Amino acid sequence: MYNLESIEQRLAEQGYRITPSRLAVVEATLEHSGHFSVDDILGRLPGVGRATVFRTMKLLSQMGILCRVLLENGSLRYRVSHRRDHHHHLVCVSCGSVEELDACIAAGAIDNLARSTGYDIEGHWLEFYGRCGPCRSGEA
Amino acid sequence: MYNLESIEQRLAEQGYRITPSRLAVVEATLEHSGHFSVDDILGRLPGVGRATVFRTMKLLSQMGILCRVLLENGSLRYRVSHRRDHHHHLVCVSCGSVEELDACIAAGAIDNLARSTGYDIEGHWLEFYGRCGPCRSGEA
DNA sequence: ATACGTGCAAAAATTTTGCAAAGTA
DNA sequence: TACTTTGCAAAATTTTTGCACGTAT
Repeated sequence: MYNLESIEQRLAEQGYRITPSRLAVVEATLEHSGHFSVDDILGRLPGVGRATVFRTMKLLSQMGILCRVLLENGSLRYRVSHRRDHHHHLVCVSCGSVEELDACIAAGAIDNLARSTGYDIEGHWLEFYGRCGPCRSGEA
Repeated sequence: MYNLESIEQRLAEQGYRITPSRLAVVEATLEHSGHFSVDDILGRLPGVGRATVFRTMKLLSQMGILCRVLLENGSLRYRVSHRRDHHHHLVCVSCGSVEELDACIAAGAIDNLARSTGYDIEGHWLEFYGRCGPCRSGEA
């Protein structure tokens, strides 16, 4: 799990400066257990400029600290990612929490798919949607 | 496969009027073998207003004639869909053509996933990306 | 001193909305 | 006639860009 310090360290390792704005954005993202939009972060940081939030979130994404989550309606959100390798998400449509799934169920099917379609398959995007245990029991 | 007439008929069946603008939008979408954006359609129809194109494409989506395709970079496109039931896409990153895949490889994994996560899984989004046969052979 | 990073404001890009005018049944 | 649809323009979103000013090395 990330904390402020470990991210500071990674920024430094990769030659990026550690600045108050960046730390503020990082802190704000770490407060979210699920997914969030750029606007969610912006709203929590009145002193930080729009552009800085966009730039910082792009930077964190490139570093693998954030990753994008596709919602069912097609809009894109971010989430703090604890896995740098290939993974998928299971998003709770009720509370917005996100599970990271290590097993890639698409991997096994790709060879067959390549054979039957004649495509060379280079990638895929997969998200699952549902209700988490707490949300299921908390509601009638 | 759709043609202009079959879509006219479905519009009529569902109580929508058949108008020149709508037919123009339908024709423009049918010309695309792969995916396209609202702007692609707008650009081909100088006489038709922005709002009308947006409204018509939303309407066609609700009717199941168009469906949305997620590109690797996260942007959403449309495509003419010939399957009204659950399916996925295999998108050629080179020429933009799209195969519709009838087999849902996610289906088998969902029970296991539900058991291991405690989620009630209600849906998923899956897109594949690759290069189609013609694009593979046409390029060095 | 030199590079990098920031905030602001303006610009772009994308989608939605209000409404009077036009079209359709 | 009564209702739907259109085009336009304005508004609302969302993201990017330019740039002068600040900050770290």
